[in-house]
Amino acid sequence: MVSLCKKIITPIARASITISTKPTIFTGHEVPFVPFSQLQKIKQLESQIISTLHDCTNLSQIKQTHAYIIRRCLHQSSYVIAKLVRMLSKTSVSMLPYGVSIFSQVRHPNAFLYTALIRGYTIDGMLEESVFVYNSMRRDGLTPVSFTFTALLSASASEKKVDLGRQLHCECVKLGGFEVDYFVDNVLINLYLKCGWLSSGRKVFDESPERDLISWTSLIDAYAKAGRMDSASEMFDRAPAKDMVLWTAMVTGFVQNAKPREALEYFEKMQISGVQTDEITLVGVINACAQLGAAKYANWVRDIAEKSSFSIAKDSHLGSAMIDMYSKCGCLEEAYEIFKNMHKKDVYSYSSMIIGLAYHGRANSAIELFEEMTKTDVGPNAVTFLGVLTACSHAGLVEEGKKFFEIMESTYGVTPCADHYNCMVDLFGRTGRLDEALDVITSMPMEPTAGIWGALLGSCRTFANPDIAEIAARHLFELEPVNIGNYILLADVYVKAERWEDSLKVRKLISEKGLRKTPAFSCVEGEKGVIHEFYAGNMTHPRSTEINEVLENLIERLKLNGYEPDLSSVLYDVNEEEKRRILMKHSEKLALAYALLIAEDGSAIRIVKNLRICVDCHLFMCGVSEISRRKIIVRDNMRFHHFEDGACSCRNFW
DNA sequence: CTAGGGTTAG
Repeated sequence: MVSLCKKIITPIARASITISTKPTIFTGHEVPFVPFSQLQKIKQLESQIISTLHDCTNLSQIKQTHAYIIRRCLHQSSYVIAKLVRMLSKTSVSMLPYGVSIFSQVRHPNAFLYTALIRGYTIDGMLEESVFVYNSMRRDGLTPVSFTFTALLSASASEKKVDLGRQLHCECVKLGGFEVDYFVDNVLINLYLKCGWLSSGRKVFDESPERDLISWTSLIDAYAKAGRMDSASEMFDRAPAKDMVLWTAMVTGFVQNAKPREALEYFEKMQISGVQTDEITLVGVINACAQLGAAKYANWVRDIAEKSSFSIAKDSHLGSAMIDMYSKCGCLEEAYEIFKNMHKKDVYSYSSMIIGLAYHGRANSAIELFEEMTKTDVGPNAVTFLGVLTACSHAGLVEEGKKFFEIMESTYGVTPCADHYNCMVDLFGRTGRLDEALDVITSMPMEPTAGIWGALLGSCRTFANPDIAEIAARHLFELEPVNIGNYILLADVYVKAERWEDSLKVRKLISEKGLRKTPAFSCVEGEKGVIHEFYAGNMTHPRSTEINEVLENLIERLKLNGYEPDLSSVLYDVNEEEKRRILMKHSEKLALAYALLIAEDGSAIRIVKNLRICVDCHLFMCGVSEISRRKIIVRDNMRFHHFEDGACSCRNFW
């Protein structure tokens, strides 16, 4: 290999462009002087080779054509070689060095050939190398073409190098030796949006004379990713045309902003307007269903996938999303079925499944699956270990958890991040080892997050430890001054420790700060895929009278079994009778009663709650699962609870 | 002939 290619392959320290002072305008391609008649023949041959190259689909075909090029003495033609290099960079990553070596044999590469190489590097995400080639090209006195800039700009966008991109764009405009087409504008819009410069991107978008559908989509997607769904919807309405990708961006946008109902609404509109859907659209829809936790919806999506003959078994995105959806809908068997049938299991499918098992309290299965995974060539990543550690903490497997935490870095090279420390705090905290949980926090190498202090505070409530709770609360009130949940937890700890006055003080603090409670609600699937939402204390459901009767009846029967309402779950300063009334109208109880009203024989009841299930409701569900001889599956914001024959799968580790 | 939408955790 010639020295130039070595130079190009070696990464340079910093990507920045150097501007050569006097660019020579260079057009045409390098061929030795030949009489006109022969030139005609060469041009013919060139076009013939290019069309052959165009039809190449694999490396051996390309190599054959390369041999032909050499036989016909056209290996110095930048025109032909540019196409060859381009084809190589398109073929696969490992072919780039081959392209580089061919490039370096051309004595006078022209702008097209340089650009082909630049594109080769940008496709492989080697931005610094491509900038290096760009600089070499300028040193050779060549003028870039429009496509040189679009390649470099789009690479800067995906690497989020906004400064480099702007520098390139400035040079592109300044140079102007060619027509700067609207396409450069579009790539610039994309650069700004990808780098989070929304207003700059919008400005170029507004001023650009030719905005096409792709730019509309980029803009709308950028708004969605920034959590600005109102702006996204507004632009969506204004978009002159709407294709599959644009619709999908909206569906996915709503999902990313935790608005699954709107996502499904848009999906429906999309279908009505006759736009096709593909796997990517469906992944969005699947995630919406996962958020809803509605089992009937899960089956509905699966039907769509199967009818559209999308391959759940082959597409990792689709399969993993579906595993996640089924486990979040409480259907672990279906999730496992999908997992089992996947042809090639990757880190996503394994992790989704491990996390699913963890949330359903199946710690041993999760660990087994992890061990099975380590025997394959699929390496675990940070998320996989989150799943494994979650499994341990939700099952009280302290020693196992400690072991996994140790080996994740030493054996698998995965450096623990704050979330992993969060799991460790949980692991110790849930089993009452609060001092050790606190030790984890004080010894961790990064700043503890609010979630970590929150986990500690939650454990302090379970084990009535006001001393450590106060430490956690102090940090939490600083980190999240308006999160009412933290104040409620602390007040709760004081109640458990029978320090009524302190509890009262915290509640005063809540009202002084004017914090309002997050309304608790629970959902249950009714007939025809209608999801019924129940808010705590709200009796506006059309069948409220019946719901009330069911609840009264259940309580009577449970009392015979020794159930006594756990009044400590009610923090308000009211009399016992009122506390009983409040408890009775907890959202998950209302949802349960409604579910019992409409449930078919023998079917399991699935409830999704936005907050953590309270102690009394947990007790209540246990009892109802026994007397009604029905499985009750509750998903709260922490995990799943499977109630069966009077016991819960969480074994009180929640 | 270049640019837009996707998977696991919290």
